[in-house]
Amino acid sequence: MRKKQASQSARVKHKRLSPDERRKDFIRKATEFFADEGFNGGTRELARRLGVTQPLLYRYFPSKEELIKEVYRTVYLEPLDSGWERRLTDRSRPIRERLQQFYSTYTDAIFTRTWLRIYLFSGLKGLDINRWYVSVVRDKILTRIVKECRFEAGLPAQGKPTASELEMAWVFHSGIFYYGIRKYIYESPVLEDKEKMIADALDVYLAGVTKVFAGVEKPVKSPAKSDRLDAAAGR
Amino acid sequence: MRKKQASQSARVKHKRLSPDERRKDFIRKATEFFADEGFNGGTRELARRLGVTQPLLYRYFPSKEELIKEVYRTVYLEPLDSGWERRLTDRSRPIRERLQQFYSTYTDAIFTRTWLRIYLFSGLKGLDINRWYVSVVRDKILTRIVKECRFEAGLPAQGKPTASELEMAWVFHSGIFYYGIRKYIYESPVLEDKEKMIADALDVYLAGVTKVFAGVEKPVKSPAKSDRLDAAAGR
DNA sequence: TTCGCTATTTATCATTCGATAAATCAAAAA
DNA sequence: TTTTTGATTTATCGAATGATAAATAGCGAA
Repeated sequence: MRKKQASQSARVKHKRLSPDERRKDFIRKATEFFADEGFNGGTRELARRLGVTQPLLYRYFPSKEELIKEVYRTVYLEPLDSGWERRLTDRSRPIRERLQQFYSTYTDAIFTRTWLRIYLFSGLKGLDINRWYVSVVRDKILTRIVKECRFEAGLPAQGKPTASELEMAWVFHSGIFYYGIRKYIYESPVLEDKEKMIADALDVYLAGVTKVFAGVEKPVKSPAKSDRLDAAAGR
Repeated sequence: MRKKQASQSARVKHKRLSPDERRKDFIRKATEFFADEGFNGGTRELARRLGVTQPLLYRYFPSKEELIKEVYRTVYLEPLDSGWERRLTDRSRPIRERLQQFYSTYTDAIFTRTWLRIYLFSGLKGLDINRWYVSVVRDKILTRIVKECRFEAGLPAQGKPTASELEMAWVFHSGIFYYGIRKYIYESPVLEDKEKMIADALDVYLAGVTKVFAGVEKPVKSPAKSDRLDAAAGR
């Protein structure tokens, strides 16, 4: 009746892994560990989960902080690899379909307990990488969405988005994002059909943004840099 | 040339405060301290900020954890005092105006660095009080908004909101909420005019939700519990 | 002023933390 | 097999942590 569980206090003959495989394994499991415990989780508890002793960590990472940076790097880069930009701007397909597909795959990547918790923990530390990620979302996603919406509404699509347009896109994007937070961080009941949530959010955004654009930016007015003017629709 | 700064290492004659005043002062300043440092902030550093010695904390709170619970209580209750529900359901005023006013005052209460950070830190701990707060938002705010929207659209307003309706309200609400996160947690540049952000979000939501409701729930269909059906507008 | 109460401080303990040095042992090289 | 290499462990350090006990000092009551 021996406990076969690895890394229990029972003496276990330790296997050896090649250095870079072990290193990758450390980073992957450390990601889940810090997602659970926060970055204040202890190196001993981490090592216990890894099935090794604590000092071994320092053979692979010069300090706990360096290990955490590796976790950042892998987590933040994870959802950024597939070919967003092309598919988002492929005007041969309807904008609704493009946005639905984009948010479907994007949220497939980030709507995990691990990703979201690491993101929130690191965001609360005010790290540069977090600012960088926010700027990526703004420049690579939201700016493009705004331009596509302008095109769809028959408006001139050149020029940077106004602050108001960007803000509306942020509100839309954040609304979808927070669905993941509610589900995986707060573990609150949500509408289980994620695709429908995205579809409804898109319906609301596209219907609303068209109306707002139509009421605001069509009339004679300098087309760019009209941000701070209180030209709001229907109020 | 003596440093007059309180609580510096220089010997300072310590004033005595009445116990409950001191206690309140501790909680208030501890809130800001934990908002800055996270709940792993040390009791010594906290005491230094309070201008007292560390063991004194244990005269007023049996443990660090109990102090933190007091912080939760005050923070979570802070934005819940004014008379939401009446003003939100006062149908003598236009729904847009009511929602604008509600979100204006609500965000005045919660859009502070301190409130938002305590909220996020506590949310990541999976505390009951956080779940409670989420349920308050759902039942006291979003459910009412959905009902008012139904009424505005000329639909029957009785019966609980469908999961889809609630989800749309969540996406709207979260979009506004995340404006505060972006501004005070990520310290990212946002549209400075908060009122305009709310107004635009409202425009989009009201325009979109009207259209979606009109396209979906008007036709012959069992009016309640139509959640999971893929009856979406214009797709 | 003196006394007594208690708010506050000083001193200290037991853990836990990140990190380092030295010993050990598995596996490749000879 | 024997030797060598380095991956992994054991042992340990110093600092920081939450918490407690005892000493001190401010302030109202007598």
